[in-house]
Amino acid sequence: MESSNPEGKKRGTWGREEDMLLKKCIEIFGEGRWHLVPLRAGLNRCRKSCRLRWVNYLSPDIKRGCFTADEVDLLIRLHKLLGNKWSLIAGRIPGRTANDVKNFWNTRIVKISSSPKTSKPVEETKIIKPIAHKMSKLAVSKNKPPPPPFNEEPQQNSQWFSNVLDTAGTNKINGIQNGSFSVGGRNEKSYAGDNYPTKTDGGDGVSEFSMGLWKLLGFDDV
DNA sequence: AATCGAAACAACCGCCACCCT
DNA sequence: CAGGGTGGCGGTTGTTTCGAT
Repeated sequence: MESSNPEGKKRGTWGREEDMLLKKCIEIFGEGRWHLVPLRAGLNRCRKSCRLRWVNYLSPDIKRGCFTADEVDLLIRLHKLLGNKWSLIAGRIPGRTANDVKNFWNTRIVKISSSPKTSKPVEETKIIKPIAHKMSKLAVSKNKPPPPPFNEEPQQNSQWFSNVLDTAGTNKINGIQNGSFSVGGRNEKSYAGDNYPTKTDGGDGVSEFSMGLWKLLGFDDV
């Protein structure tokens, strides 16, 4: 059923025509300036609706289909670490959106973990909430790195390397070579420009944060 | 084939933080 | 420093699809 909000903006499911207009608009003007998008695209939708549709559905970077076992494993680890910080979690699972991750968690994982067969005693876990986008935005805008809580370098031949890099040194998650372990997807931009936590970005302090993140994810001999 | 409930997916809402003036 | 505008997030609700009966 089609409806509209009090401002007369259309709501509900997007149609093919609307998708096309939005896509075209983003291709021409790029992402951002969402308040201008409805006008530019000729859409009777609110800015939030346009942004959400692009971010969660139309963006070419989005990976559709079932979560792989690796992704599920990573999701569980990240959730254990970060709690319901869906955007942060999605940022570490390339091609997945915060909405995807959230939906997946709420519809599958919660169910699995609450089923009597598979449920394990709930461990007391300390949820770390770095509020990374805030932190890193500050780091970028004020040219000041966030406090680097961790600083160990991964050892060659460690479990971490075998989990993240293949024998040729290619990152199994993002396909980047030369030992880079940036696992950031398109959401990276939201947090700190294009290079938030990467090993190779060097010098801005956030790479150490990433090291600690991976360590906390259970790659113990990092 | 029809109906119903559950599961999965898509979209909206309210809030908050940041940026700019 | 204050206030308005904007972007982005998490929670929640609505809609669609699927499977069982």
